[in-house]
Amino acid sequence: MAEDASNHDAKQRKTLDERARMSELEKLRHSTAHVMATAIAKLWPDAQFAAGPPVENGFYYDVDLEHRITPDDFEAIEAEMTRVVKENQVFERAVVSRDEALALAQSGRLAALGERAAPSRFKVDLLGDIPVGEEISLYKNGDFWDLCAGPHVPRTGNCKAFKIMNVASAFYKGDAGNPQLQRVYGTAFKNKTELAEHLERLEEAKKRDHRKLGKELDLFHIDEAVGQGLILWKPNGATIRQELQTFIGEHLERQGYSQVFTPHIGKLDLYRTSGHFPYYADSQFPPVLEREQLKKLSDEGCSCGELSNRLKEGSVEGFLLKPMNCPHHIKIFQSGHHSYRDLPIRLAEFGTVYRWEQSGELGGMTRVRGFTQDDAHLFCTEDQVAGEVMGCLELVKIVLGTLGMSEYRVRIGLRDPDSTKYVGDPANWDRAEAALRGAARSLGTEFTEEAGEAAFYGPKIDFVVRDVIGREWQLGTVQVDYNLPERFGLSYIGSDNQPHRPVMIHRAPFGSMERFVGVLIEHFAGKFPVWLAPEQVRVLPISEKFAEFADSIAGALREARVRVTMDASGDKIGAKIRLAQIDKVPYMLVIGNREQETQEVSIRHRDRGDEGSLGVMAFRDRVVGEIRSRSL
RNA sequence: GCUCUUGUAGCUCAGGGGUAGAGCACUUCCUUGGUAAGGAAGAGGUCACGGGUUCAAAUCCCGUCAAGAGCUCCA
Repeated sequence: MAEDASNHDAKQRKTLDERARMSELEKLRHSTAHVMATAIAKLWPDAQFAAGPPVENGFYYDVDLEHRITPDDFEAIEAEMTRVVKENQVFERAVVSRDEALALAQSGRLAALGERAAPSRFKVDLLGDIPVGEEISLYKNGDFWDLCAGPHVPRTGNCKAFKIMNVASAFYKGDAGNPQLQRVYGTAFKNKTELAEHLERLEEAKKRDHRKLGKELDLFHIDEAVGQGLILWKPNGATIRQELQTFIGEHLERQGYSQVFTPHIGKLDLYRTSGHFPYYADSQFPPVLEREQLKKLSDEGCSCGELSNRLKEGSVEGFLLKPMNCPHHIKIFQSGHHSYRDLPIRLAEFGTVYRWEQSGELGGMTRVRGFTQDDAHLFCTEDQVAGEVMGCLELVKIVLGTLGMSEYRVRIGLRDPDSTKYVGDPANWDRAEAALRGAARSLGTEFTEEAGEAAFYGPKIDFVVRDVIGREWQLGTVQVDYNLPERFGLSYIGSDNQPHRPVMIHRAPFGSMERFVGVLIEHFAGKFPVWLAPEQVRVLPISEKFAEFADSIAGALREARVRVTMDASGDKIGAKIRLAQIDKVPYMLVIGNREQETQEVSIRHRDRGDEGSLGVMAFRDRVVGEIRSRSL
């Protein structure tokens, strides 16, 4: 698991050639990072700067500083930056020898406004990372000199639209063994208008954050008393999840899957066989011991460390909350003999798994400790692998297509050749990787190949989407596995009457229901299509006089299995509409005297507004049609 | 797990060493109104939890738990 540091650096470090290709906006942001460093150095001369690159939506500069920078300081920093910008200092490039650079760094002159008692220690270190023979350059704006390969905009006056966004912590060079620095994030644009637009977009993004909408729309709840990262699905959220499960269930039937149910725990030995325990013990909930065992151990005065050792070596038995569903499904497969004529066998289950994610990683529904995979395991012959993988990819495409999710990327996760965390024969890995590559090609979508992204038992194809904050999440996944069949000694009888090893495919089109729904909430900004909306129609009588007619309409819709409610409050129609809009109900039916006389309903759609009127049954048929077709 | 920030009513938040405030939501009453807020009254909180300082703590300090941002991690 240990990461090769040099390899990591090689990935991080840009060549001078790559740097030269920096876009105008990146240059501007990089230069603004220098302006910010200038301001921070002015305010706190003891500041020690590390790296300050442009990033996707702005830039940051890492700084080590006695003073803790808080949002209260932003105003002062920005004021100082504005001063530097007004002075319109030239970004002056100076090529120096390694010795000159080192001398300046030693005298504290780099990333500083003047010489200092302490050396510019990160710059000294960074100098050591510059390959021999590569040109070493400084950039100077006013008195602020920094070790920097550039490039930069001509003058500080070009940095006229910027804002400091937030401050967080980061390990020096991204290594948890290194000291933590304060990372000050900012953003910069060509002009104030573009900056304002960007800030506006951020505000919009905040509004569709699934954590906020989850509360507003009563979709889910996380309770301290239950535990971190454990999702309580409220009725509205449960409806959405149920619809999704029914939806995929229909396709599973079509594709010849069998539905199974398995318990949430299994014996430790099961996971010793699969390789989950003790190898991944740190990312699992601790084992559950049998009562008798526990008593015996406590009588013996067994220490924690010793218990841990005995669990590892297997002299103490216990149960594990399942971190994956595969071992249970494998045991179902193994409970009978199988002929090649039976294959492929496809076992599907909405299986809930538990993983001990680090507390700092948890958030909303996208990273949790208990989640339900729309899991399935396909047991097939070597010849069937390609076709089955295609079928799985097809399913993922149907899911994403039905929901109108086109903003995703496809990634083939390959093993990292330098890592030892993978199980199995390299030859099997090669075959599996080739199979996936072939399937991805015929998918007709662009894909990337990434080393080190494989599962421990095999390579995979992932569908990755972004949330509103720009973070990437793996949703759908298809994995080819030659290794677990080996570990469990699976077999089927071939046409030659000899036992053969089946190949396993793990796949989950949604990934996990929690993460998927979290992303889906943001995708739709809470405005779910009718088939998914927890409340599909709300009947709004204009006054109590029409309650009876309104009730009969609701009844007719309910009869057709439309999720309908009636707002029987004493509010005026304007208020009722407002509430229904806030609840993002797709259809509102306004019912008053006119409707009662004509036996029609006045339709108002959440987004399209007033849509005129229609007979009750005609409206019913229209809504039912939309639901059936799962239209967007 | 680490660093910083935060935790006050169901929700959004104000306040702040002298034992609690607003708006929305909720309950009741008045109003019976045609496409995004009619009016009135009422109810609702050990100010996350546990310690400490103080005559006095929701407020200051320490710890715990939880949330947010980032880093590290992610079968």
